[in-house]
Amino acid sequence: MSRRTLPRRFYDRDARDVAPELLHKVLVHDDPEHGRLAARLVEVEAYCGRDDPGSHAFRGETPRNASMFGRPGHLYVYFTYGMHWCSNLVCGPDTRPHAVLLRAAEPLDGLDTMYARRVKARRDRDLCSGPGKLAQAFGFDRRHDGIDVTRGIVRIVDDGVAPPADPLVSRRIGLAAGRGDDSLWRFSIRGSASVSVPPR
DNA sequence: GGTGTGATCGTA
DNA sequence: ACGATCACACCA
Repeated sequence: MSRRTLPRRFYDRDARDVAPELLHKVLVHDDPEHGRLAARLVEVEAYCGRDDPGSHAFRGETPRNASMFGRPGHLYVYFTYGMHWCSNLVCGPDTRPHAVLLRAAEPLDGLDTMYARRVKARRDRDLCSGPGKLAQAFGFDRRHDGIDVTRGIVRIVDDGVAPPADPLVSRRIGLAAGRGDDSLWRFSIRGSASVSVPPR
């Protein structure tokens, strides 16, 4: 079974093409202080730059979203709702500010550290079943914004588990209701206990 | 199991 | 003002 870090060219595409291929890939954080954390991605959303009213990049570059305007294959981590961090993988093509929001994952390694950070979690499925929870479990914050996921301590690994042939495709959470967004840019694993909100 | 609501603060 | 959210209260 292969175990390779995804190369930059994997990310250098439209986020809508990258997102479904990220399902079943493994997010790894070799936390210098807490050891290895790993979880299998089961839910992601594509955000498509300047043309996408739901994207932070829609209104152009600011200090906050600068990472999205850089090279593909880096993290974009932002703070929201006054209390949560969310993490994205910057895509392309080239420097077009596309990104994939990491919404949920099934924990694989470092569960003790994840439970320590996610004090409210009662069972494994509570650790990474939402973008804010996932970032908290992995210890992501502003220090991780902009880091290179093709060579750094955070990376995405293909361990040989193929993406689903029939991912569940649905509307993005948090946008559809308020802004009448009909785009189907959310991709998740059917039946996974770690998916955040039941898809509609 | 489900729904509704308040928390909390950086950003524009 | 408002948000790419979460946890808890409450009802079933």
